[in-house]
Amino acid sequence: MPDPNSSRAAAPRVRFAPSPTGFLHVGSARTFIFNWLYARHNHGTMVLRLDDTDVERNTDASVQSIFEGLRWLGLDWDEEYKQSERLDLHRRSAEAVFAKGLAYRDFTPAHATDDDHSSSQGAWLCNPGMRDLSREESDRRAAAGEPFALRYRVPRGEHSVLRFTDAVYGQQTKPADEVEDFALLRSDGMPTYHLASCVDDADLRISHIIRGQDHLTNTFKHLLIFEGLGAAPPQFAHLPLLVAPDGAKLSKRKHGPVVSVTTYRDAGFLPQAFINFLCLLGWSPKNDREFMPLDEIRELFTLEGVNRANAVVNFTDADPFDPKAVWLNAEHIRALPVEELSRDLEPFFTAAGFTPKPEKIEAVAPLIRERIKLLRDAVAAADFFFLDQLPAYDPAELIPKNGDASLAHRVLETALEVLAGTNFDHDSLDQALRSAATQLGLKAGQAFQPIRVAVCGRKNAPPLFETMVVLGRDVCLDRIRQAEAKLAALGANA
RNA sequence: GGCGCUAUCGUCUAGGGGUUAGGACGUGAGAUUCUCAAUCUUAAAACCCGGGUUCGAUUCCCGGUAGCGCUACCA
Repeated sequence: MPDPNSSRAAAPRVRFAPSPTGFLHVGSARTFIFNWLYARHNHGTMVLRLDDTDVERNTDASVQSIFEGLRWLGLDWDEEYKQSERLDLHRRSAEAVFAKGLAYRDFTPAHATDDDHSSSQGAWLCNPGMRDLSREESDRRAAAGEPFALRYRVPRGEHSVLRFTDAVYGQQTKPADEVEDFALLRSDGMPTYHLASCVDDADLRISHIIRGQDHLTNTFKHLLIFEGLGAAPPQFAHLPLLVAPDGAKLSKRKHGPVVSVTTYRDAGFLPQAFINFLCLLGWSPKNDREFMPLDEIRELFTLEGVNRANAVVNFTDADPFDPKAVWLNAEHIRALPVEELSRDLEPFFTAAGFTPKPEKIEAVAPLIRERIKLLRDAVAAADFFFLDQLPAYDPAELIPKNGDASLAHRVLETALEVLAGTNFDHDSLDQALRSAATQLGLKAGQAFQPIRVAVCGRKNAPPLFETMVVLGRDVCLDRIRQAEAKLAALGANA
């Protein structure tokens, strides 16, 4: 018999138990993260258990997708189980409950009661006649091969009250009389979610069940199962749900890929940013900290910081990502050492058809890190560094404000001369180009625009000198000459 | 229908019997800068409604309303 005091002090064992019926979605990811944080904060054990008892809906692809998502998050776990490999235990446990008289066979054909027995008046509690079937008749019909579901015999008329203290929602009570005789075994002999989940939680000695609030009312059934199993119930902590802007629970069917973890990954979220964002949905460190590295989150994480109201993930049709998630991602990108950022950027460049050398990416990364919010933005922000030939651009952009084509031409001519004889380092370029601007009687901004557009192919780009250093003299001179040609063509057409 | 949970700026949240109700994202304005970003300053923006308790409620209690969840031989 475990001593409640010592078990409180013992290292917690938590589990994440997804059912593989689709891709890993953000709500599940957050549940995983909260479990992980609790385990790691308290030096406990993290268990991953695939709740795959619903053979109809489980797919291999889904299992792969879940692992893929979890691997990307980069959070580890200590033990791994598959519910489908534990069916014997589930059935034996069901039999034990039945042997104690805490369950009974229900021979009502499946789906015979699933009309709207609940919508009329009051809740459905059990199928007539079945609960009170004599043991002899029950045995006889079972022996005759008649299919049955095994139902829990919920205490009736004893005024017994089920109660537990949720770490988030506090004291919860419910009269047993209001709980229906839920199924433990389906008529095909497969365990239901409730049974399998509780049997495994008991067997794996899970100490804290941290899961979505949609299970809050199911917990009373689970309490009954634990009791039937002769096991002490674990601590419960229910998490507020993640909902869409319309208030509806995030769903794969209704909201599509925006709820899939891989969508964030593919767009170029950093896992630590994604985790940071998800943590702030339904939990607060209560010290006004928002941008936090994983270590700090783990340090600060407690169940007391979890709140009770559902949290909206603020996406729209136009923008699938919550602006705060995007901002956090930008913050994390800026916090990354250049080498790491470069490594993270590489696959995005590759996917776009560029094959820059690592050194080149490391040279470019510092120039774009403050200009991108998602890793994939880097492709558009830095393409001109990797392209042999600049994409077509409007030659009119070469002409600075308050200037004309001939002014632009003069600037480019001067730049050509100056650059031919200047060292390609930041300070030399700075000095040379600024004094050239002064000689032309132009402000820096005016003088640099034609050069920037010539060299980058657009008006908005990273700082000019750094950019030119990375590009190198040959490329710069070549692109400026091409710009002059465009300018000439523009003049000829006019 | 029954049962349950929840309710602070547009969103995420802090707070709590007496506060200028705090922070962040986003939005507006300005500063800075070679453009864009980044950065800095700044503005607008909230306690669901009604009763109670109280000298005083946004905070505590009750009711309403709304949203969500559960009410399956899904998980």
